[in-house]
Amino acid sequence: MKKDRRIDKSKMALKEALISLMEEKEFKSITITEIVHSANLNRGTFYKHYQTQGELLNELIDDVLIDLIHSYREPYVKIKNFEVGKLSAASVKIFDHVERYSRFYTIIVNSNVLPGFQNRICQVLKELVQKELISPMPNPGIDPSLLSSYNAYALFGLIIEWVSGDFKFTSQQMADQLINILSYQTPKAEAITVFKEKNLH
Amino acid sequence: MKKDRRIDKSKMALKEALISLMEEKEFKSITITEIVHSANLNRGTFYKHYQTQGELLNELIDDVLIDLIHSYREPYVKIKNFEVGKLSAASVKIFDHVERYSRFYTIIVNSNVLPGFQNRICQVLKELVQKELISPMPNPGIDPSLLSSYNAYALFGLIIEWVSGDFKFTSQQMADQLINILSYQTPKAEAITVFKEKNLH
DNA sequence: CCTTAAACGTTGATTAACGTACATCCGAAT
DNA sequence: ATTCGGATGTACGTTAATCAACGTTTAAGG
Repeated sequence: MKKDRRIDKSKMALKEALISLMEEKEFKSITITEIVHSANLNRGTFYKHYQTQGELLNELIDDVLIDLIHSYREPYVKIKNFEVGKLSAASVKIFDHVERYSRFYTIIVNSNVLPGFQNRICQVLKELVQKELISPMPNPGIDPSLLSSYNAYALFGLIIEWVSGDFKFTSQQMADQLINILSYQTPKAEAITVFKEKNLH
Repeated sequence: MKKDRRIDKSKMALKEALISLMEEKEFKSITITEIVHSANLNRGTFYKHYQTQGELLNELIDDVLIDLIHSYREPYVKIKNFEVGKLSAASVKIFDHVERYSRFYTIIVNSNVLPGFQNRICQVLKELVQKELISPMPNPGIDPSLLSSYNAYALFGLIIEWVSGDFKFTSQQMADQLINILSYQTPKAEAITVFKEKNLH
């Protein structure tokens, strides 16, 4: 049985309205009346799906995180043969994701709402890095959990700077920058190559 | 009693879908299945409001013409005393209208569909010019009907060139161009000067 | 020719969204 | 302290849109 597309449309409209309103004013001051007016929906429609503004916001955040995870995993699911440089393909999907939700990320970065969101998204990034980028020959001197956290927050820092700078680069350029940073900072060039190749299955 | 906004939304989605499809292929080859898929609507919704693709297209054309008329009249409705100098304010609204429906006009211009539409829109323009721009002192040597037709098609030519050139100018620039053309082509410079000054007051 | 897939047009049952109304609640201005 | 306008939460009956399914028509290919 398929899902009723009316529900998706209404929810989308409500989230889009919330984003638009958050670009202009504090979340706390946004009323449900404003949201349904901006979404061009009846007030009862809001209460059919949510109780409060916060609930709507939470689902929006969930959407972002789910899309982030899907974006990260997308390159891995259909890769058959190995190609060097597929790390680029993987990371560019992340930046594509940020671009897709650019308005949301801009709100996050340029305001102090959602202080917990940054940690939350980094936690997701960390888990992704941990699961998908398991090193075949782990360095015995490095704790894997520390390493993935290190990489996750580093990537997040890249994103923050990109958003703050009002998306002056394309997502492809951002991916290239990431590759360059990784190459430059790692002393053993051949280790990088192995690292890249192993990522691809 | 207010109108049901679901109807408007569905019709809007269908028209938007039709425009998108007409940007890519011939109108004749567009199926209802494609339309409802692009509009993300159930196929029964289409048949609730229309019988054929042509009927949908006709209503879209009506929308454009109605918006054109409204755009043209908007500056006049709130003007109490009649001022000839409001031509600038009036004409910029026309170009705003074209910009609002830029995708539609681009389709019209860049394809051979709707050969009758150009005459139809010029007819509307002519009537508007005739009704709203009645000269206080008509030139006895000029037929009013001929004059309004002349002006209507001239304005349309301006629009065609604007659209063909991929909207290289702003609507305000287009309005200014129109004023300049009128000024240059009219022998009585002092009348024009008065004309212009009235616009700026 | 025949087959097959896609588009067509319609139907019936279900439900999400609608307009409207009402009784609160609350903050701000009087 | 009181008024008052806006927001809230809820409820009702109506209806547009939904999904699923159906038989038919059309057109392209074997």
